[in-house]
Amino acid sequence: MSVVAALVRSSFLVNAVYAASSRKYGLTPQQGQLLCVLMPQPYGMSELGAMLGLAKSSLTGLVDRTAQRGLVRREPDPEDGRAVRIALTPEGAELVEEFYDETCRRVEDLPAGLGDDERRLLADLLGRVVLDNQVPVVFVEPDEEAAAHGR
Amino acid sequence: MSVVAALVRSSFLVNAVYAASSRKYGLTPQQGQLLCVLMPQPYGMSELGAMLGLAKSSLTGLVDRTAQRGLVRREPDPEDGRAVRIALTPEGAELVEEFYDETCRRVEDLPAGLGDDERRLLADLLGRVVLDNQVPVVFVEPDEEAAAHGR
DNA sequence: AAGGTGTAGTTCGTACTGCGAACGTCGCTG
DNA sequence: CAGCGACGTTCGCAGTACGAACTACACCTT
Repeated sequence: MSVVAALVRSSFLVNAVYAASSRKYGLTPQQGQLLCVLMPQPYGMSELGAMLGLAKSSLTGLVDRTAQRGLVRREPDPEDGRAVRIALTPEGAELVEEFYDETCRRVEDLPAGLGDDERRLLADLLGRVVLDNQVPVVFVEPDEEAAAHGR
Repeated sequence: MSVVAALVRSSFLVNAVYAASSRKYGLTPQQGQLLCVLMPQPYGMSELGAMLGLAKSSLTGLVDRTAQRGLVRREPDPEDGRAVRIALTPEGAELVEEFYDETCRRVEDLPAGLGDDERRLLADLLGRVVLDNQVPVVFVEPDEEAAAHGR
């Protein structure tokens, strides 16, 4: 299989898994992604837009709906009167932890046909592609999730 | 980087590239995907639903909009009076060829930081994940596109 | 201090996505 | 030929995403 087809089709696969996992927790994939991004720390709307690749106006709606479900909160930025910081509420933090874990389990299972060495190799190669292309941290490392939860 | 984070983040990256490529040709990502699936041959609505992972009702709308743009056509199935075959129109075939090529070029560039051997390795590992998980052919191999075009 | 410029977010209107439920139509089987 | 099941469509609804226009505040220049 060509690199291109492999990348596109695996992306399709991961998306489907992500969507299924979201659905299990009553989230849309976008809301799930928003929550995941916010796991390490709060962000401003502009930062979120840049990370998620969304227009400002798209983000307003997404945050509105997620806030309406009580998962996220708009906090005034202490240093900038115009700005806002989007943070997880306690309920949001709790939910995203379950969602995140579930998603990890499901994605972890995708390369079940690969041996341990091969998985490490895949992680390394794909990780370099991610880093080379400066992909935003839309999904944190498992250990960081534990750290975020710990504090 | 963990396998999970690498898979999720690379998926995010590929999606963004796919969306940008679609946009360049005035397509939504979903319409682009529909056209790509139809490149090798026409399919019925049910088959498309299974391949794209969409509910029947979602597909009706997608096909409606894509047909309205003159890119696909509903043909009656000669063997089944209820069924319909969705096929590319000549304009659709022309457009998808450009879109497909553009997308290939862009995705091809993503692993630019990898050597030839590493790219082959990545393609092999990721290809196995795709095959093991029976991911539908939402994106054909480059040579198949040439073949489809040739006939 | 005053005014201009730019940034942060929101609002609004529009097109598209995706789902489930309910429905008509046709094929197949008993 | 009656009825069951598969093929698609319609409808209503919630969500996604964008650009343009707008408000409010920050910062810089004068």
